Amino acid sequence: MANRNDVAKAAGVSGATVSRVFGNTGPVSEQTRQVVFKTAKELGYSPNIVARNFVKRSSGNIGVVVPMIPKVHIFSVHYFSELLSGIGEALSEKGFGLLLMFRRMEADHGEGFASFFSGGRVDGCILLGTTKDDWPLLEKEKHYFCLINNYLKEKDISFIDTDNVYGSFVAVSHLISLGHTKIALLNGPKKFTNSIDREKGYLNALDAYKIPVVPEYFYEGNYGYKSGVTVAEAMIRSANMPSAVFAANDRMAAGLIAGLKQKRIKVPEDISVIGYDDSDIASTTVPAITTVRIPFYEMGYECGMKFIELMESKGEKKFQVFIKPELVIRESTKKI
Amino acid sequence: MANRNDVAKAAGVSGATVSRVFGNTGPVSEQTRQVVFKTAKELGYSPNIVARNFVKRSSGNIGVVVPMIPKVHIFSVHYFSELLSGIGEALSEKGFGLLLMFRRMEADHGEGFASFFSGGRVDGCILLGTTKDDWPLLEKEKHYFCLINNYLKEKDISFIDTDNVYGSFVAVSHLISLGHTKIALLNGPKKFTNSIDREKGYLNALDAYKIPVVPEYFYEGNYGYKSGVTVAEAMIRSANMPSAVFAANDRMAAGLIAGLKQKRIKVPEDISVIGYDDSDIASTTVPAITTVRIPFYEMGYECGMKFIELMESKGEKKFQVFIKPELVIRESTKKI
DNA sequence: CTGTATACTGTACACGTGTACATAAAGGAG
DNA sequence: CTCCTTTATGTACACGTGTACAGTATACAG
Repeated sequence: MANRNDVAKAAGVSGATVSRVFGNTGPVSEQTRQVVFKTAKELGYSPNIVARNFVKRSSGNIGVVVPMIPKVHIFSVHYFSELLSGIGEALSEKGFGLLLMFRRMEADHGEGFASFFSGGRVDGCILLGTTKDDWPLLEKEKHYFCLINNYLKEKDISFIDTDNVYGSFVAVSHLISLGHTKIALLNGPKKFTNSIDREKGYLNALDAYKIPVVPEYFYEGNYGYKSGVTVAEAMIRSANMPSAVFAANDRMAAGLIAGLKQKRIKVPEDISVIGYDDSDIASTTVPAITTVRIPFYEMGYECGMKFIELMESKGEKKFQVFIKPELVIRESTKKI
Repeated sequence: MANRNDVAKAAGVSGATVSRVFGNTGPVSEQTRQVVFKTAKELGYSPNIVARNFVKRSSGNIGVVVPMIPKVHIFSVHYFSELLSGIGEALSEKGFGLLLMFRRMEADHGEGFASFFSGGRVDGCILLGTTKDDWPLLEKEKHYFCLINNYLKEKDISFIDTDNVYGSFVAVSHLISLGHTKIALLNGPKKFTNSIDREKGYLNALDAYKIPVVPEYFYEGNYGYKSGVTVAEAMIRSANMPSAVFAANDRMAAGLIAGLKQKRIKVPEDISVIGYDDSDIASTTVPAITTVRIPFYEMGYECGMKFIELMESKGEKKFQVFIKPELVIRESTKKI
């Protein structure tokens, strides 16, 4: 491979001038620029990015840290894949590399996130799938990073997240506006901020319309399809059947609907179900699922852009963004 | 940040010894090793990966090149997300970084893949979503690369792919074994090798059972859900309705089933439908879709492993692997 | 004892780039 | 003319690491 000095010699200039041409830094006469480009092309030269990063003390890469959970194919989870697409688009536009990093959840705790930054492999990290357990580790972290689809309001940490309290409020309000009062909540694990907020929105809506809270109406799944099916069975056996269910994501909603259907309980005729996320599954099942649309792709894109701004401003331009989700009415909810 | 020489000075050894300790290269006495590690820990030192890559002339990263198509969120496509998960797992185990690279399909043709390799950003590339148009570019490419979910048998190119001719043969044979003879093909665009092979398998099966080929039975979609719905409408209007359809992927199959249902044609009572891929959608729709399971995750994993072997053997250990898919019988197919 | 192999460690340099600084030429103001 | 500013270019060095080579100490065979 030709290097800078080969080009310099062939073009009859100094190495520094070649650097200036390719780095677009400092004054270079138009004539010299042309000659350098021409010579470089002939020699098949392009600047060595690793060397450039080495001397500039940056890698040009941004790490995207995703959790690696045994047996779960992370990118088949709707929101991970959409976020990644959005982040990828943004970084690609800005000329940054996207280094995908996997965080093994089994034995990772204690050391924290330091290993992702060490050695200058990346200039900063966008963290996906963090939980409350990670908060203490994040406080100490001094490299550039931000959260996506999670938040840490109290601290000086950048993030972009959905307003899940609001989204859940809208969802449950929709059910109430259809005449429902016996409304169950099918939530995910409480270790996720998301789950906590969705419960909050659910409770806010009940409160706003003076509907009493019924303890038996609280069900918990794991955000997977099967857990929805399981809950359907439990629900049917219960003494106090709700007339509507707010599920904390579409996969559980779909599982719930399938489980109910198996026992001859029809949605929406016998029971209304509303989901969350507006993933593919919501629009392709029968009945199509009424849900709350979260623009994950756009969130990812905005996160990428804002994170680059954060780094380029040397940490000055922090951001804390909540995005308002939007109700999408389909066929799984019905007036009582 | 502390560097090698800081540690060396503090530990009372030379920089080279520190390198030997961290690089695990050359003989170092156990005592010295301990001292160096201890000192490094105290100073918070870890080797600068960029500098190491610079001098070793490698980046430690492997590029995964995915097509970027306007308005399509690539990782929401089942097989991309599964492949990526598998590749990620393999590279992560082997200590390689996974640099995600986007190939803009609009104006990319001509220059080829050179830009992905230039500057030493990656040591090699795994190419996803290549088409027949790319073949001429690939022949010239002299860097390390391999294909996944596509192949180029004639050439000296490494790849890992599914045996789609076989898979389609199995799918159509299943329909035939259920008594069907009026079998339509809902295929994807012909620019993909996959599509061509699936048609080949379809034809092979008809031929094996002496079933005549009917031109009106050939439908083409774009592998999306909506195109399945559209084809359903066309199919209903046609004079010659098939009794079974082999769809080249699950999304189109699901769209087809939904489109037929809208017009009061029931699956599988009135018409059998078989899909391909065994994506999420196949097991969560009603009826659950009979399909051909492709182990995309495992393919991705194996591809990552074999590609690393290829690079570490300096191109010696080429691989050309075809994986046999497997029939998964569900509810969308029925004896005639 | 000597000679030789082995284990360990230090010295010195290369890798390809960005850039601070020096230098030179040119142009304009006075 | 001189002096100063601006533009264009070259020189020289630093960045942090791997490693070839040389050197030293130790062990062991003869």
